[in-house]
Amino acid sequence: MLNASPAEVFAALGDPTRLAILARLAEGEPRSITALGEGGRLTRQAVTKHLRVLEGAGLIASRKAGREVRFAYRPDTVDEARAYLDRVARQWDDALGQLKAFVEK
Amino acid sequence: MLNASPAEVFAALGDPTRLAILARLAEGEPRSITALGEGGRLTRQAVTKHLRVLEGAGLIASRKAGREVRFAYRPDTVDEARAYLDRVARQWDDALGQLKAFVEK
DNA sequence: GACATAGGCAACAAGGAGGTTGCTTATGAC
DNA sequence: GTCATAAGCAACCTCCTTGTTGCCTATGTC
Repeated sequence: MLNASPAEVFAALGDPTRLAILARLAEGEPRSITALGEGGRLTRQAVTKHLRVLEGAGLIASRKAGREVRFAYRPDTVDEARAYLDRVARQWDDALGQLKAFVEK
Repeated sequence: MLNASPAEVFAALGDPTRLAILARLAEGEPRSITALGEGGRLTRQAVTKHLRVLEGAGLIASRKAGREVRFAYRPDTVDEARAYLDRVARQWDDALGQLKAFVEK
């Protein structure tokens, strides 16, 4: 599911549990569903659902490895989200610039 | 000013309607609820709810002006969201660097 | 004062999100 | 082959989100 909409990506980031999972995967090592569930107080099924949401948004990718499924961080989509926020911020800066130019005219 | 959690900010950004409203406000001019509703196909009440979510996340601020309420873009919170994504991305870059160092050792 | 405009409040409905439980399937270890 | 482990599937529950409608209040205009 490449190229999710910005809103979909932000929605995927908009849950503390998912944000924690993503941060954990951004450490580098791909992890299995069970491994990601350990330590937390969620069932494996709940973890699975969160992982599917993250995957649907393009933030992580999965690969079967034997009887495990390993999920890995995918940097591209986070970069796109950053770029989106950059555009919003730049739009704001430009608007300020125009206002300033108008006032000083 | 309330300091919303990253997840709360991303959740607020995670709806296409709200994202559109935010982008519109980032153009510079503060706008009233009615003004923000025109053109869209939502009722005023629906727009109001979205604005309260954005305000709760610290992305916009409201000010009464006569019988109107004007909502204005607040750049700080978008900057914080960008910084959060920057940290995730940097964590990833560092992990790659460590992996590389380990492999080349 | 009468009227129009901007907005708030509350109740409601539909649908989705987050989570659980129980059972089944697939793979690896012995 | 037997057993343990990893994960999928499906049903179900509860609560929140999104959006509506109807009515009330406040402010500006004539």
